[in-house]
Amino acid sequence: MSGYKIGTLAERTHTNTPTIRYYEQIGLLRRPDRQDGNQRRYSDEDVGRLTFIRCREFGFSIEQVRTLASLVQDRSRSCMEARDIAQTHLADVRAKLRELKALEKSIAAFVATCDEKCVGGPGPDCVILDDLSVGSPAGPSSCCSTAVETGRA
Amino acid sequence: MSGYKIGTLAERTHTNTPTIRYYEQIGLLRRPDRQDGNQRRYSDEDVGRLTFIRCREFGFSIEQVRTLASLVQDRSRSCMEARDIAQTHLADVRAKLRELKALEKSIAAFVATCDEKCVGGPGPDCVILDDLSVGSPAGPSSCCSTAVETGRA
DNA sequence: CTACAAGTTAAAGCTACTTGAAGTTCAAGC
DNA sequence: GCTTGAACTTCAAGTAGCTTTAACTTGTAG
Repeated sequence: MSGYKIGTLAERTHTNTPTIRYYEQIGLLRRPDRQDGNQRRYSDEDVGRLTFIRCREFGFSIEQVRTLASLVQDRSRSCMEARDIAQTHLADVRAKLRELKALEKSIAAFVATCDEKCVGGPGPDCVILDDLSVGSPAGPSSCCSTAVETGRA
Repeated sequence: MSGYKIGTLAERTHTNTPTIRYYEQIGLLRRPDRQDGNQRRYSDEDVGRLTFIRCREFGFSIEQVRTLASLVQDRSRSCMEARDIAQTHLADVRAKLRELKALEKSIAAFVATCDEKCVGGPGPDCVILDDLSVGSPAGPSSCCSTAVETGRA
């Protein structure tokens, strides 16, 4: 009678039902009570917990989330530990952000070059494809070659 | 005698050797000639091709790279097709960039809140952990709850 | 000639889920 | 009470894009 079915929990937390069962399986969610017909029944606590777990969507790994969640449960450990995890993750996010910005720049440049040089010209004389091409290890100059230098290192 | 060994190719393209063999297996790289002792021998062309394939590092999927690579090989198709793939990918990258920025903001906020409110205070009274906590579906206000609203939708 | 580094294959492992098959239960309408 | 169809159940396999392992062979320096 009381409590949510798995579908309702899924809806409220924007999670797929198989994912919920998967989280239970790997021990990220507790095993919920079962109804007469063996169906899972969830409480508001579960909604809270699962909402928290959805931190994953923001790039925390399952293991990080597991740690964060255990910190929440085990108050004897410092909340500064949670801070540190977040701090580390913040650094990762910022690094990724930088890479992605470089990537954006080089793809945009590639598209721009295409627009300039290939205007309606499908043919075999396309400069861009030459630049991209396989057989020019001497000194290719656009797209990926550029991107490699811009984005990495 | 002539040509590079797999290790050399790996070095020149910043790829792991198993990855090269994997690419060969899935048909992204051609099967190279073999030396007497059955070892793979690569040419400069392979260096070029693999360098190109490393576009993957910039978020293109294997399938996208496969298409791009086939465009390079089959000149009868338009280079505008390559442009379009890049264009689509650019949109994806920009979307990801926005999400990531929102995420950065909320994690930074979380860390800042920790620094303010938990200064050296490990104990069970930590406010942050309450906010993060499982049992507060009423209206949690920091970290992931914030992140969920900021980053999504 | 003896090490040992680097190559070979095939198969399994990884993360974080998603998908499929095959069957059961619930809720509504008649 | 019965039927229908959505939603639930379990277990197993599939997905991407590699990485890792095992067990073996080949190449090269001293």
